[in-house]
Amino acid sequence: MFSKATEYALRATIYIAKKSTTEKKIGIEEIAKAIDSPPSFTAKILQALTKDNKIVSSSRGPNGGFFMTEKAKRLPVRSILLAMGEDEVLEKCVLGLKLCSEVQPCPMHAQYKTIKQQLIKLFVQKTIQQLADATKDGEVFITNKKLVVKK
Amino acid sequence: MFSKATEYALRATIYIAKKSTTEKKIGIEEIAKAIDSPPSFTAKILQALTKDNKIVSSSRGPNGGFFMTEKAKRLPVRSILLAMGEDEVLEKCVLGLKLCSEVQPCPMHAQYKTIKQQLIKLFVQKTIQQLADATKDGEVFITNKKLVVKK
DNA sequence: ATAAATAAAGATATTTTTGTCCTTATTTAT
DNA sequence: ATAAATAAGGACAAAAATATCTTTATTTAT
Repeated sequence: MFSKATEYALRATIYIAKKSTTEKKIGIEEIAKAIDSPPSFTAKILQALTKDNKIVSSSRGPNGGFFMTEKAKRLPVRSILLAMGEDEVLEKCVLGLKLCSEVQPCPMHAQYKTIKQQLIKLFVQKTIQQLADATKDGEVFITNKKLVVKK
Repeated sequence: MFSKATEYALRATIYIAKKSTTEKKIGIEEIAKAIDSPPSFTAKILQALTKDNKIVSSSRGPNGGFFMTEKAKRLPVRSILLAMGEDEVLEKCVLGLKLCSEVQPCPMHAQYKTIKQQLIKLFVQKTIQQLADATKDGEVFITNKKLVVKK
């Protein structure tokens, strides 16, 4: 559905929202390890999300790293897609037709529309914070490492 | 959602299903023009769909071209995704986690699952024929050309 | 038999995506 | 002031996706 870059952006943001406060910042190494992504590439992506401090904030130097303000954590997940320039995925015609619309629908338009609406609703209603909180319970995960089941 | 290649595959297949019979074959130029796709690239894609005559059939020489058997037209749209090696899109984790599952769900898993199920259902239940038939009514389209509204 | 029309196959080119690495700027602690 | 730790920025590299072009094989009509 999304590009690798956007997948990393989503996972990284959730991780930062979960682990950071304005006081406590998280380094790129830790982030990349936690979400199983290439560190340098992930750094590039976070740079983009840090533009204008829109979603992620950062500071350099010792004890520097990435963090999110409480306000940013309350942003809808969709804002990550927008920042990554991949919001279009949620809107576009499943057959790739530029002019597909109510006026000139493709043969999948009517049925696909209802699914798209749910997708958009999901990304608009869920906040980054909500996803981060879910991982705190230890019942949902953003790692690729296999869980060790407790006896 | 899908790659360009798969979008062209879907549109081309629908067009061939609509226009061809075992008797009447359609050339690549006509197909590419109708669905607004690059002819050579589209030819490559149809070559893949023609493998083992699974979805599309073809014959060379004068009056040759692409066509579909009635049986092939009754295939689910999903079979095109499978032939294009892009069926995974319908199954995979929205955050790109390899191990995301009921056992180890990502924070979007539960909500995204129901949407995925509808997507899969849509692609499994709709046949190529049904989409082609819809375009015959002239109420749905697979072209990128702007409709001219009749007075 | 020959020529023409067509898809198949293969080689190549271009663009985009993904990824790495090196240098620079900034901040902090000493 | 200096050294160390960090992100930012830019140049580069590799891989994948998209696209084109040329040659070959097949079929049909004459």
